[in-house]
Amino acid sequence: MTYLDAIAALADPTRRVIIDRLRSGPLPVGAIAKGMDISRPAVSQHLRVLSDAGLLTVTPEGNRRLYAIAPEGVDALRRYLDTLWDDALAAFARAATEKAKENKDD
Amino acid sequence: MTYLDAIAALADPTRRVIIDRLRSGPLPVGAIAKGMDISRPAVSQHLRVLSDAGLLTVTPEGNRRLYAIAPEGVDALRRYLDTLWDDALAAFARAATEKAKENKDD
DNA sequence: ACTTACCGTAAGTCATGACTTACCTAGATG
DNA sequence: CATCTAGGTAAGTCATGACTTACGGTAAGT
Repeated sequence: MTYLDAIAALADPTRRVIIDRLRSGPLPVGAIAKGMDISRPAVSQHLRVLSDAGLLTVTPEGNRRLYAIAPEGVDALRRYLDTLWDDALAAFARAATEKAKENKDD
Repeated sequence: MTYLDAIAALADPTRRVIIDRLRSGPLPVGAIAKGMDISRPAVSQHLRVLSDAGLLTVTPEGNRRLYAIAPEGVDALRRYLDTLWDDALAAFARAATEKAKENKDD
């Protein structure tokens, strides 16, 4: 049930910016914060939330810490949305056929 | 870019409960609020957020208003996560090969 | 027509969380 | 060993948003 935290984590625009910066590959905290209009500690806190949600992995590299997108975390979210998608389509189709039946009864 | 609001909308646990109640088909507001531990107006406000985000459709039916999951809204989110997934996998593979090259140099 | 469901909106309260600055620890470097 | 860089943590501030009650408006039933 880790996808619950993943959705909440992705809800913040700043955190989506961070995720976007990591799309091309792992980065240390400083590089992520560079050019963003919030302080480095704020970025650190966001990174904490994202990794707690299973969306990022951390690998200490000497002095620094490299953050990278965790494919499994993203996949958990995708699976949740897939079931939602399936149910939505099924409900949609069912409502459509019931509507057609109604009209026939007129 | 409607998926941005969709993520924020799904971030709230109460709204996910509402979505889950609609998985089996459209429901009026009263039926959704029934059994939930918040007031009906609160449910109304959540429904507003969800439909603004493109996740729900509303169809007035005489006295009531039927809310249903909008497949297109869910799909927008799925597409966003798909691109994220692709980038994450690519970055992961790239990091792995670079790591292997590093080890070879030792 | 009067009343009774059904539902959205307004205004106000209160908690959550996204920032800030200040501080501290752990590796790299001279 | 001294210092500098990289980065996590603590405490406090402030805005956002999730509730509440109160109210208004429209369709159905009598």
